[in-house]
Amino acid sequence: MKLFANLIVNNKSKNTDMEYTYEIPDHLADIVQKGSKVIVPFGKINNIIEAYVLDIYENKEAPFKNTKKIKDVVEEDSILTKELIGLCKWMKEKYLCTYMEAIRCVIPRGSSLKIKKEIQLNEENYINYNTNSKIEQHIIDYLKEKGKSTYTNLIKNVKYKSIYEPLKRLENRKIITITEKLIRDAKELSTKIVEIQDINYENLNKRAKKQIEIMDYLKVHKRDTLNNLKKSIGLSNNGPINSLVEKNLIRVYEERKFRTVYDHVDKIKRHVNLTEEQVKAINKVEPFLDKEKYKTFLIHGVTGSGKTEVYVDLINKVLKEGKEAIILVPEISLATQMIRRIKGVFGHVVGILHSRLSLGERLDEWEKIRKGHVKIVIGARSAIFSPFKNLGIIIIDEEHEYSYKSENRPRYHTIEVAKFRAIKNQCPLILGSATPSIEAYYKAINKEYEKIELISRYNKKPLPKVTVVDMREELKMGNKSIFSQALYEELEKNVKNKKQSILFLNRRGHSTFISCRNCGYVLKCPKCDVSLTYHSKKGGVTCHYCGFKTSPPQICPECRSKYIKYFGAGTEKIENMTKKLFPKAKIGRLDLDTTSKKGSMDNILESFKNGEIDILIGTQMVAKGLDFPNVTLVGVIAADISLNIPDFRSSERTFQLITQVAGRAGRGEDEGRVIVQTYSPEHFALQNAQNHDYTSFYNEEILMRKVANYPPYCNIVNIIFSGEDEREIIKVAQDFADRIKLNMNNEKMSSDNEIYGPNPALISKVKLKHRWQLIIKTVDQNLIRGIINYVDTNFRRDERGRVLISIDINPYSML
DNA sequence: AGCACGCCGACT
DNA sequence: GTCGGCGTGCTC
Repeated sequence: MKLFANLIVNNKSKNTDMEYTYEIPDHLADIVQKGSKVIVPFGKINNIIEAYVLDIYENKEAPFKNTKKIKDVVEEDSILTKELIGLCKWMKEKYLCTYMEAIRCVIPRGSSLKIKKEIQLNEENYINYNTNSKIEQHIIDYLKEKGKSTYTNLIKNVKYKSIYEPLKRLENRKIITITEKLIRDAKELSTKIVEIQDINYENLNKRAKKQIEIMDYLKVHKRDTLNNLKKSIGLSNNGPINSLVEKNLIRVYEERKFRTVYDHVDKIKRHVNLTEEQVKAINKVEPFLDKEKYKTFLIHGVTGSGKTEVYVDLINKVLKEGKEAIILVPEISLATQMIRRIKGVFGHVVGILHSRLSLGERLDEWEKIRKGHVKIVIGARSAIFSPFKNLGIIIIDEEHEYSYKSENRPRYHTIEVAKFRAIKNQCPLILGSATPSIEAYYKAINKEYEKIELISRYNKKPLPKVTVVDMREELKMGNKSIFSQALYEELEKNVKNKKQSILFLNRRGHSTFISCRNCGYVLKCPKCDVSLTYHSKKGGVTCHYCGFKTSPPQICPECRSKYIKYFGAGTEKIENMTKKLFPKAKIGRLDLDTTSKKGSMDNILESFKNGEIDILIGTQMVAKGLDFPNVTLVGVIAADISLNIPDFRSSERTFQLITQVAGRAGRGEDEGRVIVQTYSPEHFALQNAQNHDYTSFYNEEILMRKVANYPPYCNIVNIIFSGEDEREIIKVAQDFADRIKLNMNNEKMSSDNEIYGPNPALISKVKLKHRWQLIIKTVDQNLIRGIINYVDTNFRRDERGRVLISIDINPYSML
């Protein structure tokens, strides 16, 4: 009997994304496991390549004619647990991605091995070598010139077909050497450790004072890092250490060192008395922890209702059972409070995982989870893939946030992945939000989730008072400024009383478009179908989609008129106007432009905290997570921006944004006030946000979704065709649509299914690529997936086609 | 992806 | 005939 492994080869091609069978050689039989990372020869040339073992089985003989053997195992433990292998297979099916795209989710970035093949000329041997092969001579000549070369470079420069055979001949005759180096981007750190080997060191020469000192030190400490030892003893060189190593009294070796993330948090065991409501919530979840059963809970809790305390208590119970916990937050930089609280209670068993870690930091955090040094992970979306082996609970905070949906392949939704893992681990999944997504609340109402309400706030503080201001009335009264009378007065009051204010505008830059008043020309990006935004600080106009930069025109490029005007207000303009109106106030701005540098966000927030900023102006960033007691006023400059986005989620998004940003006001002793400026004050999203009435908002919104047939009543499949040749895109898109329609009829699908398009996408061009869109609404996701899968494989066979097809199931944004 | 192979037109 | 460009097809 022989052992065989089914494995996935790590390259980016869809054509090779399948299970290959390799024989496991005897000497690796005990080492290769399911989930191992191995090295295998692959392709005609037998280039070595990294691969992940999914399955192992025994058989008398090889299933294929030329079954090759696994060359080596890279890491001793299996990289993927059984659960994660299952997850990858599931993701491949569910999100129509490749095995490797799924595997890349569950391994740390930068951990894959790249193989560098290098060919070098052997100086002594080639001089005496005579050949009448032109190809060989060519190879030698090229190598003589360059010294060494990679395989690919050699092929490019030596213009002969198939250099493989001649290369092999040259290698056999020792004219050249071919080396294969394994490299990876994420590096491990190690420290030198000195350890005592023999405590009988009386025989040491009395004059070797330093050596004796070292031995005395090590007799007590047994082992220490080389650096520490040298510092404690005051050694300036390694001489004494080397002598001791030679005498076999001590040994020096390298040990893996883990980088630390967020380690400056002190452990504070603050005891909190739970409210009756919180205890009730915990009691609902607890049976599922004990019984080890899956269930999804939706905790609907207003800001300040103490969701975190419920999380802490549940995690504590999970840890006592010897199990692990994942807690997800939408954006790690806004989760400092959560991290502090969790780290404060649980200390060093807390790991942090998010996209802003360096490759090395991420590798180390991941490894700590795998080795069991870490029991709780706080992280962003990707942390759902933490390689825990015995999950006891998964918590997703701010469940409604869009960052939980991956925007690149595989376009997974974190909640769906979490559900998969919770079911596999038979543990509860907790979704928490002050403004649950319509989908989640719908499921809670329909008993798919269990709903938990946290209604009362800490200290019974009232929610801030929200006022909706009709900007049309302001205009009638002759107020043409960006600020309504009410907001201006409140700001003035706050500046006078030394209270802090936040102004929220969901648009960065100075002016959002530049237009000619004479002919109506709008300055657009040459590569994208969007208008350019003017940034006064940088003095130029930029495209927010591709980053294109240019200087604003002095005269209209169309009609040569001088009447160029800047329209639309962004955060930068608001900043300038606020400075003019309140010259004494200190103004800060928080958006993508002011926080691009590492640490700049923390700096701005720090000065806001210290009262060095009176009015903070910002985009989404100010809406979430900020907790400053001295903030008593929040102004929403233009609620219409998010309301008018042509997307079925715009009402939901607006309600959530306003509720969130309102929650920033009145966190301290003083009552908070919120002013929302809009041109459509009667809109139900604004009206219900004003009354802090989620239920009414939900009831109205769910009705609209039902009438118009939108999620949660159907699934939406958004297919984008993009490429440079628009005619070809249309052709492919049309063909695609026709074949789906045909299949819909064949499958006798119910009339619930609707197909729209192909139409040009709302943003019809990005980075010179035209975009066309096909939208399918369906109740039965599996059926449509089958069809798309079928059409997809048929269309994608020719990968060298010029049309890129991207499929997103239940997208967050339809643009 | 990476590579070989085969077909085809251009050019000695 | 031979060279090189490009399109096609395969990798356990």
